[in-house]
Amino acid sequence: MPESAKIGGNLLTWYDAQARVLPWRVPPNSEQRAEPYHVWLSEIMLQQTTVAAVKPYFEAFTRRWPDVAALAAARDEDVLAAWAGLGYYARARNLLKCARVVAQSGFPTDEAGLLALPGIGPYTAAAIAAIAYGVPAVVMDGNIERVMARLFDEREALPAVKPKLKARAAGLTPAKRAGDHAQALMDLGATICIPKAPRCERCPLQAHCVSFKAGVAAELPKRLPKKPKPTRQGVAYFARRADGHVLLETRPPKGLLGGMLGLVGSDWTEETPVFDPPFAAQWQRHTKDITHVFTHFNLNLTLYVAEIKAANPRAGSFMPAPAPSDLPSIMRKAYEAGFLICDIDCGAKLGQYGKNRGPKSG
DNA sequence: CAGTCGTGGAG
DNA sequence: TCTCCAAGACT
Repeated sequence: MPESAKIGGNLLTWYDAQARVLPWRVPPNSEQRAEPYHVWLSEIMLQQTTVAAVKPYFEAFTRRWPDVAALAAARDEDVLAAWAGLGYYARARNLLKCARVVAQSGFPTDEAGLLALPGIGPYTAAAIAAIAYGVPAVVMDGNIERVMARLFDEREALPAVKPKLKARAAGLTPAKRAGDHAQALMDLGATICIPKAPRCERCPLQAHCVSFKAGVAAELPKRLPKKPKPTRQGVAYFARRADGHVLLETRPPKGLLGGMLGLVGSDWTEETPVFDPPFAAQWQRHTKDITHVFTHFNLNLTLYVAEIKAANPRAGSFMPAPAPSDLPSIMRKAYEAGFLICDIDCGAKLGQYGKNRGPKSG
């Protein structure tokens, strides 16, 4: 028996006993196949996002939109509000685009067809093909890259070494149970072959692991040094009208937080922004600036607050107050701070918020 | 290829 | 407090 078959066998045996129970997953080696809609939705949500963060969103989405036709028929703003807090909002925009294609023709069952859909790249296409349709696709994500780098002691740095790692993974991919195989590798990477301090004592592949033998597993995979993260500054304006309406805008459909609700404010730059409110009023400066960490910059946001009877803003519009959970996290921070400054306990009494956007808990 | 694009949990 | 980084896609 070739080495690759032994590795695959050990892996599936381990998975049959140790597979994580997840809402979008069927038990290993089971007769039933996972719903393509559930596989697709979970895979999109899981892009660069932890399982723990995804779970409640997956439950909420599938409860509210039980199938792809229901999602395709949803209003854009409802889906974006439901996605708020999960990050990488282009995923939600592409999710809708994709749903509206798939609702007509159904999900493609092959990798190439899936790859052609919005928001589905090489990883997700392979994962859906393998998990939902049993296609022996070579699934490559961050977990599997790490497992391959360690198993075969590949010491060149990412991302240059990726093709080599994919070739290694291809050599392990079985013709049968391809979905279980891919999920087994990801579970192994998430629970045993973790980035720091890998639990090699409990690894079903230890006997085959070249980097373990060499004592360097924890140092792999190598990565290129990362660039320093700049700090940007910005100004945001929270305005509450006497009737309870608040000033918000829908951000431009592309770019940072594209399509999401947010406070009106300046651009975020490394230069100090000027105070330039959307209308003249008694603006009160928030004493404590709001900080937030994005992937490629830190943000320091200065919040100004005004309570007014009426105003004609140059940007955004007054609307019934949405639930804070309808806003992306940085905007939710500023929004909740605005209410607090207005001396309103917005955390405990969701009743203050309008019902127009179907407030979630939080 | 390298930059853009969020967020929060873990150590 | 700080660093790392998670089931990546798109330009």
